[in-house]
Amino acid sequence: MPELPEAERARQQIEKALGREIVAVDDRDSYVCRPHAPGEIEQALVGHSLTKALRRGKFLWAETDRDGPELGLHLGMAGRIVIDEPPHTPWDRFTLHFADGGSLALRDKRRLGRAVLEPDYGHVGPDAALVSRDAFRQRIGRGSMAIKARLLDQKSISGVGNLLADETLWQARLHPRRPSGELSEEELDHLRRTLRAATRAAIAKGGVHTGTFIPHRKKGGSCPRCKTAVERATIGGRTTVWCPTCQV
DNA sequence: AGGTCTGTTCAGCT
DNA sequence: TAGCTGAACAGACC
Repeated sequence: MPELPEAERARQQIEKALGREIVAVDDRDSYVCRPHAPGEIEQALVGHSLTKALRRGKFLWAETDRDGPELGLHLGMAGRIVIDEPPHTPWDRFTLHFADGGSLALRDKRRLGRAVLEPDYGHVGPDAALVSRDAFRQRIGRGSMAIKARLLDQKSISGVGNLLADETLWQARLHPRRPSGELSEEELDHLRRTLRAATRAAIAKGGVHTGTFIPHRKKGGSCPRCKTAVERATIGGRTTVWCPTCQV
């Protein structure tokens, strides 16, 4: 499920854990906690509290008090953050236990989430809802990759998932296969405004599935604007759906 | 029953 | 250097 709107909701959940002393950590899932060995994250965090919950795109992290390490979290494709809920094994892949008896857990059936100390998010591009016009022109409007693939590249800008990319390109009337470096400045500026609006609308309404196009994205669907049957192909390694009439 | 799928990282290739 | 592909994770859904 998680795209940027779900990541923002997870960040707000983490805020509920701020200021609560960590007394134990379940970091035994060595895949989710890679490259850390079991016990490593626990040893680094016990005695500290989280002090701030931050997000860029879909990447989450928390600062800790008294020069403790940062804790990086990622929801993967199916993860969410649950606070003060009864434990749910085996789906709670990583858990902080607090002195007050409560907890923060990364609940993730598919095990694609991630918990890591001192995360290096240096490669993560600016947040899709915040990126400036000049940064967007420079980072998106280059290279030969399909614009759909470029939007999904978290190094270029962060937070755009497969559904949000299809919704945004449909709203902006851009064909997903257009080479990103061949878009005009006007097209790039329009795409950026559309992306920011679609992202903020998705956050406000509670998810990407609240978009205009996404409900028509299924097989046999048709464009909500012109009723043309939608087309489907793999672009940037992901299933892509678009309107062959509206999107050029 | 078998195929598909909303994310990221990494190896390996061109 | 840029860009592409497939593997890995494991359950939900059609």
